Amino acid sequence: MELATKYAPEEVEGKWYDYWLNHKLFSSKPDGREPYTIVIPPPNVTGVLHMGHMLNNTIQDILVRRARMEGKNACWVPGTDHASIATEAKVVNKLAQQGIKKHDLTREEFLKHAWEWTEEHGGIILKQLRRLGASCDWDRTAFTMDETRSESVLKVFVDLYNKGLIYRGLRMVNWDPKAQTALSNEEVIYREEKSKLYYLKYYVADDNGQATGEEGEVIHQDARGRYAVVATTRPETIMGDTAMCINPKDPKNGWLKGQKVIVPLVDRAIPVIEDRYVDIEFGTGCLKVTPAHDPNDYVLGKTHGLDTIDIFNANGTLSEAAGLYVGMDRMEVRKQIAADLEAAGLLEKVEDYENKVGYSERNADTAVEPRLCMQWYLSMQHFADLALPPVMNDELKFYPSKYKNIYNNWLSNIQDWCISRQLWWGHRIPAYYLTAPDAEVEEFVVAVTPEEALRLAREKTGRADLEMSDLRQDEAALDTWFSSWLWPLSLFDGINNPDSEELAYYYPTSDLVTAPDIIFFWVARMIMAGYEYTGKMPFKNVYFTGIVRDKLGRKMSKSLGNSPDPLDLIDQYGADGVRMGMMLAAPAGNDILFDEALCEQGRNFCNKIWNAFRLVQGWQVSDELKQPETARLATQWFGAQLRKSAAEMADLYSKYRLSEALMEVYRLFWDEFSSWYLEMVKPAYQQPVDRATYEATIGFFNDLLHLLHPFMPFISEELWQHIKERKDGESIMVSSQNISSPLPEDAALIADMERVKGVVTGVRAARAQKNISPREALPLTIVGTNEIAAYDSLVRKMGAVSEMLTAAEVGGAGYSTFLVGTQQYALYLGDVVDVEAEKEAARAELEHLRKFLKSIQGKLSNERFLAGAPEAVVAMERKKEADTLAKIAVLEAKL
RNA sequence: GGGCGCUUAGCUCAGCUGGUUCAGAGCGUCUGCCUUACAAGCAGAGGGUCGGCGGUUCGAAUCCGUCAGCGCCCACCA
Repeated sequence: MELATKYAPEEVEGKWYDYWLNHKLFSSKPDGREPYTIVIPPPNVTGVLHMGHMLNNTIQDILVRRARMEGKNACWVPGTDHASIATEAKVVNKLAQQGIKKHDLTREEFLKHAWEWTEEHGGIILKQLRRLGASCDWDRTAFTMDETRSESVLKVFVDLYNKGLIYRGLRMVNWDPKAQTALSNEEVIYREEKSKLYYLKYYVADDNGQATGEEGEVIHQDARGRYAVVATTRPETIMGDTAMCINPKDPKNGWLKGQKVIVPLVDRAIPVIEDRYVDIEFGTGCLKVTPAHDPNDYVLGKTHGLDTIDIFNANGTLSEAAGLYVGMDRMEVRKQIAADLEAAGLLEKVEDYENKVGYSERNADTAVEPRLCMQWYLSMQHFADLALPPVMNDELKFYPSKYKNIYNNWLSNIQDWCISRQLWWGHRIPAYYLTAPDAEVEEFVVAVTPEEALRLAREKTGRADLEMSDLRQDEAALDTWFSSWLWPLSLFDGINNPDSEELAYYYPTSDLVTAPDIIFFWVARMIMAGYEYTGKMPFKNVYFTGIVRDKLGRKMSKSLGNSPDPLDLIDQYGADGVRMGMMLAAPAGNDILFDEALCEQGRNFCNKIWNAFRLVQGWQVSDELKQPETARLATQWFGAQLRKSAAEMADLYSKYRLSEALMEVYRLFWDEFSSWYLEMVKPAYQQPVDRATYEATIGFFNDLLHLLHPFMPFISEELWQHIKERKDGESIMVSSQNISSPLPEDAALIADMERVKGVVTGVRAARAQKNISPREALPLTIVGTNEIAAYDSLVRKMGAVSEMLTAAEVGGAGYSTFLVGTQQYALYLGDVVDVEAEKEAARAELEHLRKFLKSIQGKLSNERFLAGAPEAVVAMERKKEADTLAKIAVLEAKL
């Protein structure tokens, strides 16, 4: 069959992906083989594929395909995440476009819209992954909110509640005023921001106007009386002030002790309290205390028994309690109040200031508001104690290991996890109240089903007449991560059915591939859940990918427009080309600087492979022909080279150095196989090749395709199918390969061939320098004994050498000489050789060698070196000395 | 404010417990080639005193200290 001169991925990829699916080659069922399991980090159900997914899933597919080819029972489980807050935000936006407000709908109505949206947009991302070649067992596709997973979540909630690890608490939480929900600490991202520090005047109440104080005290006074100055970044919160605080040891503010001050604009008197928490050096040393709106102030308020005035509504506007600016947004109020304070003469000054402001991870433009409210929490110390040791002692390995430190740091300072969200899209908390919504003392039961809840409630109250309608289920949903932390368990139904065959077979899973930014959100918590529910780790190894950046090192983002569409890239370069482009840039753990040029390199490599195959496939095979010596030597050598590279790749795989493994096979194919081996065995134009060489070459090609397949699944399958007629259902994916371990004689073979290559390169370089056509055959003279005479036929073929001569020495004009090791070679090139230039080059080389010799001899004459260095090192130095002396002798003879 | 990591050719990176012929790879660069597998290619070449300084050692890109620059994680200074 004629093959086009260029590889056309679009004609190949869909065909083989369907073939793989139709023959169920990705599917896995427990059997007697060793399992190899990966659970996918579930992408957001309504998300679309971005470059981060490309990287992540390429790596997973490489690992899975490699394991499958090794004969393991490979199982890659795909699925999606309901992404509570992100998906709900999308649905809310969509409804808003139709003029519908979320809270005009009932919970049920809203959820109907959300499910519709999910069905419409859901799973697109999984379809897109197929374009990449992802060999997931699609029959296992799961969703964090499907029946099995939901049941698992509720069971775990009830179980942990019954164990006393889940509790309800009134705390200061991170509140997202846009989504109107609580967030966990991990969902808040702090950003350095330019802001202002406002200095406000708090006049002393009932002031007698005495401008006196102790020695050294600073007292502010004007016509209206004495006042204290408070520096704040949040003047809009003054309506919630219930105290001013000074440090008891602060001399300059001592005069304020026991006084009351008036909150500016508000005209409310508040006490001055003393607490060592206040930093004397910061601002004026006076702190306004707003217990409802700052975590530190909340603590102060508790300690000092202060009132709490909550001046904000859930959506970030000011509430009735504020008294002023009611209904205005907090950010607007900040501007307005600054102006009003200024106008009222209550603003002393404003300074530029840099501080960190917390933002919601999912609503990047919404500043988080600390808010006091009742939420559900999970006690984390117990889980930290379970999850820390196995990682620190490397039972469960992190690649790269630097993430152990970060993990350690987080777990050692663990805080309880706020797991409730004021959202509808998610798993509704299975708590059922018997009391009114804002009862002082809550009474509730926790159960997986309403029926069970009712039973418990009757039991608890002793009232057999309680009805379902007397119970009111908690309105909140659970944090998305409260379902994803069960993923490796729930995918094998390990929560509902702990004795399942699936769990026993696939769990613990093998490798987890994920981005480092979810190490706390997800990785750590899966480890916790894994140990809690099985006593075993959820996965043996974690491979942390880097973050995909553009070639200038910037994060890829929509607003910068620097993120290419993965599907466009695949259209342009082919899936294999893009996979290779990703991997070339991706050493484990380093951020990857993505450059489309790398995909181009990948595409070019596909083309190289394609054309190498075209060459071999086009050969006429003759059974009469005897194998030429060149081909015999070449096949011997390449076998050795192949074994060496395969062993090297195995080692790199074991260290998760996938980009290096790819580079190894890239060089093996391009340099060793194409540039050297194929040129060595290639018959003359339109001449047939002998059977033995042909078979060996096809064998090598087969082996190379196997090495390539995990990285480039499509082209390797296509060519493997071309090698010979295959039965329906056969695939390179599950075919056997037989590259053995390196043999004892391989090293010498490879070393010999390196010398041969050196000679050939020397001949070619001499020609190139002198502008002599590479086709013009020339005689080559070897000075002294030819140590690699066995390979002369190859030197002749590869270097276009007409004859090989030996001579005791070569002198005189017309010769261009070069050294390979300590052996000198000479090409007679006639007039084009500039004798003086040759001599000059030799002199420069000699100078180098003499310096080098001096340093070696320096070592060898050093008593302490001879005494201290290992014998092998000393022997090496002596060999270096001898070789250098030999080279020097050769060069000196030339002058 | 704590903790961690990085700094090796123009770019992106290897270089593991210090010693294997004056430091390696890929890409890019330069020179010459449309040589019937491949110009998405072939052949060849150039390119680094391993961030600065100091120390340990017979010997340091590799270990220690220090300075400088970059990056990441954590932390309630308004």
